[in-house]
Amino acid sequence: MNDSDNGAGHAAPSKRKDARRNKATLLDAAAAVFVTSGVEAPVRDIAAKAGVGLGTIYRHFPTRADLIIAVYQHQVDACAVAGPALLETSPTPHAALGQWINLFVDFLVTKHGLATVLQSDNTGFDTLHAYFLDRLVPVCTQLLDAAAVAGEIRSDIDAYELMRGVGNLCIGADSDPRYDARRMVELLIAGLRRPH
Amino acid sequence: MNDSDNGAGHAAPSKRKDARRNKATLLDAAAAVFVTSGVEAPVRDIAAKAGVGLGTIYRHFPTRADLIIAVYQHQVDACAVAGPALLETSPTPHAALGQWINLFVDFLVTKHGLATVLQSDNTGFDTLHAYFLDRLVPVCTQLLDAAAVAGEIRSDIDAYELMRGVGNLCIGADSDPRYDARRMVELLIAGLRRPH
DNA sequence: AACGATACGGAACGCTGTTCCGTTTTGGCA
DNA sequence: TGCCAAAACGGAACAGCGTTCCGTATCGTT
Repeated sequence: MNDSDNGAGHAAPSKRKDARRNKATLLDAAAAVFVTSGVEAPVRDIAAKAGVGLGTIYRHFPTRADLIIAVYQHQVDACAVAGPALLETSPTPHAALGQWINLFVDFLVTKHGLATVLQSDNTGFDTLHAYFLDRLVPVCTQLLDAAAVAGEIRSDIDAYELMRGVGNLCIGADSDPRYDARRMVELLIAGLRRPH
Repeated sequence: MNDSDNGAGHAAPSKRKDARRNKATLLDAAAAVFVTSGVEAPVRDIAAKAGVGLGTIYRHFPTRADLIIAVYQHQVDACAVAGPALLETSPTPHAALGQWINLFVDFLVTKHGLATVLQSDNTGFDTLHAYFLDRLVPVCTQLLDAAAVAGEIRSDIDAYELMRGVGNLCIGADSDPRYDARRMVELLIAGLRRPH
């Protein structure tokens, strides 16, 4: 879907050699900075870490959100793919749903501040918001439907709403030892169960 | 506990007349701006609305968080007071807990962006965070304990954690018609119930 | 080797919250 | 009443953010 980038071998020349090299460097630098300083790290820090000017960063990634997307794209896709797989390997749809949500929560909690920036209503993060939603909501819907059909959970829950709720619960999960987002999400999922 | 301020009549002179007048004007202006533009409105907007300089705002309220606290103090206190009252008038502790949480959620959802800024880990909002916690966590603990003793809910839930979770769920509740924070909180509270 | 297209670096812009200080207002005291 | 230090005011200035813009350097093709 994107230019540049390839699994192995030689492929997909965007345009110029140095441009491709810089994009890769930028992605590595961003990933490194995100780990140490969180996703809210200043763009300048990433540019510095990559040894690159600000202009370069903004040519490759029109907004900071696009950079974040690029860095985590693979992991989001992996999460999306895991959904149907869990549905087949799990004993019940509800178990699959639970495990999949855990996957999602682990992902969010692991990246400092990702959940925060994800729910931020500041303009400019629309694309980030949208990417996560486009990729994951369909999967969640599938899991939710399966569990509803099996009669395990209430059937009046919207996948978008649930994902948003789970995402919200993950905000500030790091940087506060007293708050365990996983437990709260567990509670939320427990609340999903059909009343008897 | 504060200077200025009084219920009725003449009282509690902070120091100078104009100072007290400006503080009141500022509180009114802030409340008005918060309603129209949300709690994240720029300090300058509030200063302009009050017809006051930036210095004045920062003398009365050392940080923006302090201004927010001052504006909503009464309502937070009212919420805190409502806890014990509900415990007496409700049929069961669990019902009281549910109603009290509803009160809290209504409060958060009503003020645009309050929940967001409340969970923000940006330095400078520590005082805001702390005020809400100091005031409401004890109340929530009381309700939680009562419900746990009555055997209605799990007893391994911490009040701080629950409040934080509820607060998180309220983020972005306005500005997104597809997301109903109240319903998610309802789910969370349902998940609290003792299994079987 | 030369040259047009492409990409680069970083100064500059507009927006935040906050600080600082010269100026104005106030209210007790001669 | 008039004076004047103390208190409060206003807003320019600072630091830090994301983003834009453009002169300059590099690339790869002719």
